[in-house]
Amino acid sequence: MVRISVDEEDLGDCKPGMTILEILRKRYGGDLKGILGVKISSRVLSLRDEITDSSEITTLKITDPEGMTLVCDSLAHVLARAVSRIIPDATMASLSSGQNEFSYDFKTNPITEETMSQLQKIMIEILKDAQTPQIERLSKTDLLYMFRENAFKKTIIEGLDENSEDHVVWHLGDFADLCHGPHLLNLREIDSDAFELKSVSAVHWRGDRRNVQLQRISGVAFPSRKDLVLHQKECKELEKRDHRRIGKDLRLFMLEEDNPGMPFLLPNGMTIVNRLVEFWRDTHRNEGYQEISTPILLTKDLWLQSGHWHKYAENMLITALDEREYAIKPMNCPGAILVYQNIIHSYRDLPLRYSEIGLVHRHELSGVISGLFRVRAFRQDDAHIFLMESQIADELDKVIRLIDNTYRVFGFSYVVDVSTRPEQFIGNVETWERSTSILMEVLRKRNMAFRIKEKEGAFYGPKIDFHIRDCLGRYWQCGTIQLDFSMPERFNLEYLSSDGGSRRPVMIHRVVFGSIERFLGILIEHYGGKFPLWLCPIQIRVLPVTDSQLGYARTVADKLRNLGLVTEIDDSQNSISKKIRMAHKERIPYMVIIGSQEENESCISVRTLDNETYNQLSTDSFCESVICKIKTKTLGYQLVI
RNA sequence: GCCACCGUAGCUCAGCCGGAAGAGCAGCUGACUUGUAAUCAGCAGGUCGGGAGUUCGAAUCUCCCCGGUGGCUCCA
Repeated sequence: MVRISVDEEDLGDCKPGMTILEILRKRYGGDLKGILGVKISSRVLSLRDEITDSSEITTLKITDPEGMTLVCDSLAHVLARAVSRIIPDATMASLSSGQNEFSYDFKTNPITEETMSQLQKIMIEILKDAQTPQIERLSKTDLLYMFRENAFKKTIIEGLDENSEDHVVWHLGDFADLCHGPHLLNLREIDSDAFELKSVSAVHWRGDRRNVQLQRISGVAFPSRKDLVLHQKECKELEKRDHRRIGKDLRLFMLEEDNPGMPFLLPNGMTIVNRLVEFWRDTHRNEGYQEISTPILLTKDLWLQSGHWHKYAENMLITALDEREYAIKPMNCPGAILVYQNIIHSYRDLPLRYSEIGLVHRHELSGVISGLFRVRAFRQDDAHIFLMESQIADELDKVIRLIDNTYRVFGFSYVVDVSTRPEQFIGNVETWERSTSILMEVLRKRNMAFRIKEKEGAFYGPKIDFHIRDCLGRYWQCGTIQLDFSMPERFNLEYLSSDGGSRRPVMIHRVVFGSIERFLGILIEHYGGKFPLWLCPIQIRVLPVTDSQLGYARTVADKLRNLGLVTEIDDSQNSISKKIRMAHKERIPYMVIIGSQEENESCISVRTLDNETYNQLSTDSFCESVICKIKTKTLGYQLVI
């Protein structure tokens, strides 16, 4: 006998081998509507599964995340069923499902969007028809026989253990599919108005480019129509915040058809970049960095020595100069190394921190470039630190603190990954293990949680990656800290130790923003164009109500400018309402309204971008509050008067 | 690089089963002098992404190229 509880109610002893369905009936009677599956510990099971051990069972409803995974799994099968109806020669390959998404890959001719909407209609019909899928448990041999004509399914089945119960056959009428479960008992549990087919794309079998090309249809699903509508609204919100949209509207940068992947920064965008870089210079100077600048074009010999010519050739842009081959730098490290080699270093110089805002170019595939997020030319806020092995832990701690302090200023939280030794690596295993454990030890000492990404380190060393979380909950990789024992080796870097002997330094490569262009893109979306005051290209606009206040308005504007505040004056013939509307659209944080009343009383009225108004304010107290905000890099526009 | 979709005025878009290129906003000119998210009128603005083809005639149909969007893969 096994002891079973369901939803925290003890059912006492049950016979092993009972199905979950039977057990649930003991608890809830015949009406199990709304129960999609169950969870035992963290394992999700179907109602048809059998119980062999004592268990605490939790039922899963459509509102539970795990409940939705069951729905998505079924929707993938239903999609396959729909495809089999209108594209009979499509071969089902593999499916995947998550909490709110599902997809199925097929070997077939390209699928158009028209077909997609047709498929969606058929799926709805199938769901409304609400047949109960039948599950058939077969041996591996029988599965292989059943799917003998489907090479993809055969490959999947061949990969199964001999006695695996992981895969079953999912029947819906005369349609049969391989299912790894757990699955829904009844399609009636799915709201046919709460899913949507989203996109079709070309993928390769098992993600390997050498394999055949498949068509992937993917969709999203939610517990109810209401949730789907909410999701659609969120997508619209994302669209509104799209940095490409806002970048165009606010004239921050431009993208030009004949130079794809090469963003042009416009005056407004450059203002923001300059403020970011000024901030970056301040913090780095305080941390003992020395800024350098290395050429964009460097000789082939250097790239041969660094290993880039072999390891990174595909992404490098090659050119020639005076019959010698050169490459446009895709990374800044070799340049920094040449600077290190320029003079002999003593152990007293270390850690030696060279920082560089380096413009790099990479030949990214045309299909991946996108806005500022993925480009072919970008600035990195790079630094290369040369140090002794004994200094690694302290230096890492410093770099982490610098990164943490920087992200804090923008209101970003972040998560951290440690990537370990990859299959292809250089150096010796012992050094790798030691340095990897140093990375983890430093994080632990700081009480920082981290995920471990096995075998994802750079070929020359392990690394810590920082993924910042924006206000919409999306993560972006920005900062990275990489330990490198390889480049110093390749370039025979040395320093003189206290005993007069030559030693090899270690290198740390690190960025905080990552790519300045990408970081700008993230900031645009994070703030929706409403940047913190210290970053705003235009901080204040003075709006006279009529022309007769122009004189006083100019006096006020001059005063603000003299205090270093970026101030414009709207001397157009527009109505005050229109002027306000324009300023809002241009995301100007402060609108200083000047009418006859303000002029007579020698004061100003202020309206913020967040629609707060401050009337009859003295110019001085406004300035004081704004300047303080800029100095402290405060977020938000609320004035403290 | 691969698949689908898209490309018309500076911006947002209409026109597209072939038959004289349109609107709103922005711009310019003028009038209005306005109190917290669009004052009114006029003017100007386009090799319809590029090239080839079909046709008496192509923004519209076909093919090739370029670029963009969403995915795949890759990454800062």
